[in-house]
Amino acid sequence: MSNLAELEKMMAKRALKQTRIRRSILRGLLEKGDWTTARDIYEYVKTRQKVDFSTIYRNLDTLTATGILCRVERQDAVSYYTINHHEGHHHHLICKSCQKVVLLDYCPLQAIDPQILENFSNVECKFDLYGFCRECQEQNRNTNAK
Amino acid sequence: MSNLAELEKMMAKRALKQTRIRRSILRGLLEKGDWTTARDIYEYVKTRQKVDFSTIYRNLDTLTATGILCRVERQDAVSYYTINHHEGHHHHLICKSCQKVVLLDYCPLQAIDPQILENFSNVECKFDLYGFCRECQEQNRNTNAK
DNA sequence: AATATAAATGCAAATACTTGCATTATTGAT
DNA sequence: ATCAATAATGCAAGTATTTGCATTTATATT
Repeated sequence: MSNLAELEKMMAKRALKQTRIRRSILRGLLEKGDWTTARDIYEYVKTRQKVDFSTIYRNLDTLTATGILCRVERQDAVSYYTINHHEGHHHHLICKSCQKVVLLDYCPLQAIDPQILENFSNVECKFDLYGFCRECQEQNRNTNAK
Repeated sequence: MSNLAELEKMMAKRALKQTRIRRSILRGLLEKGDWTTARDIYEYVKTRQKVDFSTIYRNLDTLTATGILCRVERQDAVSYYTINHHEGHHHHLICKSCQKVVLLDYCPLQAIDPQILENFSNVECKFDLYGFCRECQEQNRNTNAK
C-alpha cells in the first residue's frame, strides 16, 4: 500500500522535518508490515545509526498524533505501532494472548448523551476492547486438556 | 454513604483478609471522600504505619478488582482511586485540567457488532473520555485574555 | 490457645515511558 | 552556497507502576 516516498510526502504535508531517524523508523515499520513495539523499532534503528530511546518515543508520538502511524496499547501498558492505512477515527479489539488486532469501525463518542458532552470541550475518546481470539482459546483448551 | 464497618463486611464477603494496611487505605479514602492518587494514599498510610509502595499498589488493584474501589486513569497514566458507590459496570469522563470525574452510565460494548465479538471470549472494555470542563475552559479564557 | 495454610507484605530490582536542557540538524529564505 | 529560525536529538535523570521471592500475618480449624 504505502511506500517510503508516500510517507515522506505525508511528513512534508504535516511540516515534519525529514530526519534519518524518522525515515528509518518508517522503513522499519514498512519492512515489518505489522504491529511493532517501540523496543523493536529502537533495535531496528539502532543497528543503522546512533539513536536514543527517547527520540524513538518522541517520534512515535508525533507520527501517531499526525495520523501517519497508529497505536494500540496492550493491557500490560506496552504500546504497539504500525503504519496507519485506515482513513478516519477508529478503535481496536486486541487479543490478550497473541496481541492480534481487529479494527473496530466505530466510536462510542457518538452514543454519549450530548447534554453531558455540552459541558466539556476538546473531548477525546479512549476506547479499546480486549479478549481472547478463537485460535488462542483453542490452543489453551488443548494445553489444559493435555 | 459507606463507613469503615460496611467496607470491612465487603472485604469479608470477598474473602479478602482484613489487614491494618487495608483498613488504613479505606479510612484514608473515606476521609478524603474524593478521587485520590496512589501516592497520596501511600503518604496517608505511611504516617500511620510501616508500608511499602508496592503493597499499596497491590491493594488498590485487588480492592478495585473486587469492586470495593473504582479507578480512573488520567491521560498521563496517573491513576485515581475512590470508594465505589456505584452499582454495576460504568465508565468516566475526566477533565484534562482539574481531573474532575463525571460518571457515564453507558458501556460501548453493547454497540459492537456481535459478529465481531463472536470470535473473542472474555471481552473487557476500556473506555474513557477526556475533555476540558466548563470551569477550566473559562479559567483558561481569562488567563489568556489577561 | 496452638497451629496450619494461604494470602499479604517488604525489599530490591525491573518495567515502559517521559522530561528538561544543552547541542545539532533540517528547512526555507537570502 | 550561506544563514537564521525552528524543530529534532542525545543525555541523564525522572515518572508511575510491576514483579519475584523470601518472610510475615490473618484466619479458620483444632
